[in-house]
Amino acid sequence: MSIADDALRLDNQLCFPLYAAAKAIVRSYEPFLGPLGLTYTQYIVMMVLWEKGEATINEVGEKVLLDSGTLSPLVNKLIAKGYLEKTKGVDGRERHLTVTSLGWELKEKCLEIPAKIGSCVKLEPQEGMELYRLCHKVLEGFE
Amino acid sequence: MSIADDALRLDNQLCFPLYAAAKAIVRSYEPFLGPLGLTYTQYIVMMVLWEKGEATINEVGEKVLLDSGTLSPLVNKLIAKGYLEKTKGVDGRERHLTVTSLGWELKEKCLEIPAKIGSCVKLEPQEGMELYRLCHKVLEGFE
DNA sequence: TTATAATCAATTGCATACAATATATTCGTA
DNA sequence: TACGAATATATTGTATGCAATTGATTATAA
Repeated sequence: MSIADDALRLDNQLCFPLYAAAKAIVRSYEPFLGPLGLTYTQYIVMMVLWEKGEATINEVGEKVLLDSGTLSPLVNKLIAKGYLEKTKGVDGRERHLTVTSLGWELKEKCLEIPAKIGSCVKLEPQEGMELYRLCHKVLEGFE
Repeated sequence: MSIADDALRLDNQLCFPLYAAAKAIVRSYEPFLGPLGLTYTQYIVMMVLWEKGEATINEVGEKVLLDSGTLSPLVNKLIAKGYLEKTKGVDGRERHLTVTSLGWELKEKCLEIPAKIGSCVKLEPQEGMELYRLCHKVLEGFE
């Protein structure tokens, strides 16, 4: 087994545990989000709008790092569920998203989720913070 | 802004940077894998088979943490590209995957990829190791 | 031995991701 | 002002992920 071979071993990749851990955590939301009829991606989009109250598709996309190819159909699903409304902006190209009263009720039902997820992730507090920092550093490295 | 509200802010989530960083790294493989006609998922499947030489769908799935719903069609694509062969095992339920000569040639073309990705990820060596360790710990926490 | 349970792979259905393209609208400038 | 460039959103096409189901085969136990 040469050094070159070792480099291509799955166990030696940094990307793979990152990819697998991200999938595992996202999957762990399902027992909490599923009963509310939400997916993880829909949940983080709602999180942006709960925080800002109103935003364009573009602004949401900058926050959640997704483009219109993903967001357009996803937002339409959240509208169909009654959690969001979409209106044409003063700039006719923009679409303004606002949270409906049903969307605000949904937020109340989600308040306990972060703590529940936190107890699923078996990291010490300072490990969680370090993981948070390292992931942000990786992201910054890609701009 | 109450404490409860803060818990639902995107910036306060551990999962989101993990999810976003994983997507960013996976996407960074495209310039290297795309010209070879591979996706990231196909690449990690090939990695398992380069290491073991032969494996069942199930064994590959245990390594890459994917089920047959994802792997069956993906393996068929790798077969169509000529990198793998699939044969019925002695146990008639199993399918044995083996790397073709074209698949071994592909490995040679991939030898430089880990180093190239490494230089894309702007982490200090010990930070990369710590990220690796923390992601594995997260994974172990989910069994 | 034979009916039932368990296992492996494939299929189905739904929801992302994302590159590439299309469409509508606005901006910038000659 | 008129027109080409830029911008925001939507659409299309391909490739995952994954839960749930199906089908084929093998193991098991009464």
